[in-house]
Amino acid sequence: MLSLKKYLTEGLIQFTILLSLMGVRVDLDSYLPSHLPPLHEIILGPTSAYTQTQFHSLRGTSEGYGVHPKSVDLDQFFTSRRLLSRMRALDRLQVPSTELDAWLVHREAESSVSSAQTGSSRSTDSPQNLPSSESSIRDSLENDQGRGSEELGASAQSETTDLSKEEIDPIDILWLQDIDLGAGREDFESHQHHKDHENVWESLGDSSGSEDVDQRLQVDGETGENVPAESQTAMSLAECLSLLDDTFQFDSPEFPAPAPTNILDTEPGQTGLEQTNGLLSPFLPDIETPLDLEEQWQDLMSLMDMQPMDINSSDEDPLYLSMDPSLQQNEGIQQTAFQGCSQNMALYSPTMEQFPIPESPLPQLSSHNSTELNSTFGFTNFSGILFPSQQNSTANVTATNVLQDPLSGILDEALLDEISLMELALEEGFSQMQASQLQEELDSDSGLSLDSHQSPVSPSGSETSSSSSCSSSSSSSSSFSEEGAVGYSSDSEIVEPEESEESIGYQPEYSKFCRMSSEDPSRFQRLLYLEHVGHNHTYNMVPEEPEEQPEPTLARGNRRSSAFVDRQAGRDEQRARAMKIPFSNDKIINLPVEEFNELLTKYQLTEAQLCLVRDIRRRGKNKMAAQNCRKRKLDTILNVEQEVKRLGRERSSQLREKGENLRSLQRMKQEVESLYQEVFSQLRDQEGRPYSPQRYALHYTSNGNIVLMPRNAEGQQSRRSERKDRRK
DNA sequence: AACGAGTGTCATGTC
DNA sequence: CAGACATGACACTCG
Repeated sequence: MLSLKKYLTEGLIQFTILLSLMGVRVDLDSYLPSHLPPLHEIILGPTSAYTQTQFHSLRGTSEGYGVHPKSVDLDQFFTSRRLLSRMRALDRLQVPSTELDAWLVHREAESSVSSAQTGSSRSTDSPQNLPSSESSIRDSLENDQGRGSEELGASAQSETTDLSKEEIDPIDILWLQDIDLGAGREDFESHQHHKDHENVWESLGDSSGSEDVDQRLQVDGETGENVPAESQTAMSLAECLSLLDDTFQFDSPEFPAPAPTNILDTEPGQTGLEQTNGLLSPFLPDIETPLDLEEQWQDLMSLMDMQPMDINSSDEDPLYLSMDPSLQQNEGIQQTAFQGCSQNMALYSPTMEQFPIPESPLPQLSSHNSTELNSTFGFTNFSGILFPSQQNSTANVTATNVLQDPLSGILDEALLDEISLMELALEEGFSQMQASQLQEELDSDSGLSLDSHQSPVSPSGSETSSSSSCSSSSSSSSSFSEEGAVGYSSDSEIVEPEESEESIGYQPEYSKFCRMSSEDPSRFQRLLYLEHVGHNHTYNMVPEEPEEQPEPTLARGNRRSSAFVDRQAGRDEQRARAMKIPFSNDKIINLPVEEFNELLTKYQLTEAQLCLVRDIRRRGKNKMAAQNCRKRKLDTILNVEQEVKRLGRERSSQLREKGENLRSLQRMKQEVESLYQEVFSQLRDQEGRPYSPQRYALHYTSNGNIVLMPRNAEGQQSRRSERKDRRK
């Protein structure tokens, strides 16, 4: 229980540190998965830094650092740790540079078609199961691969293709590597499923007639793509719909979305796009804050069962060219997105060839090769977003102006810039933080990666192999070069058979710091001096040898920290020698308690000797414990550092995706607005006159129908209002 | 001389 | 309860 509590405590502390280091509040709750990416542990390996027990319970595990719970066999462990640290050093060097590349590449994908695609594809995934960037990138990859051949002939599509590829920035590729790939297939299958579904639509689209349209629209209703959107606005319109039943002239009662089709069917000659701009949109510019956009986007994503919008549909759609030339200035992603609407328009109106659009090559309406196109941009999908805002936004707008871009409010460049700036600011802020972290890492790497350091206390094989200064426990039981106070040991070294007289069948795998040896007699004097000068925390310290002043001529520069280590480590050796302890400190420290006691019983030791031996053992074990503790601290710091960077990358990725989604949403709104205007412009009353956009507005009902309602009746939802509607 | 890093040691707590 | 272990705190050396 304590271990668990300690683990949780450390986790909370680390999380707190992370949040504090992040500086900015991040809604990680909604983003972070509950588990860490496996790559984290794959790279870092299981660390002892998080737990205490884990460090000693690894023997026999698959990770297999093999630390004996009693005789701490740390050499292999730390050798492995050293290698892992080097790997981490490589990672530290690589990842930040990759991220820099990612910023440079990605920022320009403002108008990428795949942004909208990404936005739509996100909805097909189960967001909680699949990391956002992963899904988007996967979709991009799939789409990119899938349409490779098709785009060869379309020069204009190269832009979209490139843009799509731009989205596959290195950081997301790293994400892909960092994330379990298990979810990809589901995503792909879902994608394929939608493609199949789109094919059905396409086949339906080849036929003409209102019944076909009905079928298609029924299919649309069955997909459930419009369910939530309808529920917001059209539910209130259901009552109006019932009133309109007698006045509506729909051919079929179950006609889900008849208005556009009928418009096109009945009076093609009287319709014209010239009226499009003059329409009064029911969803005229509603000033929306980014938060609203975000909320609406989330609503959209949750409501719609959108499939990834394939960029194949971005072929130069003549219909698109004819729909609203003003939109042609949109590039890349906007084109594609609008074409999506255009396709839906074609689905609505298979008889659109009657539509007097000179630039519209009619055959392509039904035979368009945009098989990948889906119903993403169907009216149903946008009604929930757009129609609600139309209720109160059209009062005093004339029919001849301001309607060119009714959604200009939300599409305001300032808004987009604000979003982009905010995003960039956040990202750059983090990049700076990362840069500083990188610098700190580079600066402190030598200090952190002790394992890779050939420091005097390094347990590395190169050091331990220098047996000239450090003998094994078995080879020199009588030598003071043997220092068993340090717990680092190496399994790589051959465990020689224990033949010393003190060894009672115990073959510890311990080794020691090589420079712990202090065979130089001159050191003893300094040791004694140090022992005398320094504060003495030892218990029952045996009276030391007569102190001698250290040689004042000893050059301080020649001293090394290793010498201090040697002296520190050799003090007990010195004392043991002084007290004539008949066995090595190595054994004193590392033998299990049973064997240690047995060892003591084999020799008739004085009380002072026994005290010294016990103090040596206590200090030696505590020394190892302190070293392990410090190792754990370093590992914890490194892990926290890695986690901070990982979270920063995740945060940046999600911010980027958020911005893309917002832009995609705005584009879709704009496109739906255009479609609305066009449809409304085709409406004619019984006398063949167009409806006044100031007096009427199209509304979407819960059952998929589109009804024309007087604006004065919208708010009241009155059943008494008279309505006129014509199918076209 | 001050400072930080590294280390050893002690005291204390936990298991 | 003894032993092992972990860890904060302190002191020391060294660069």
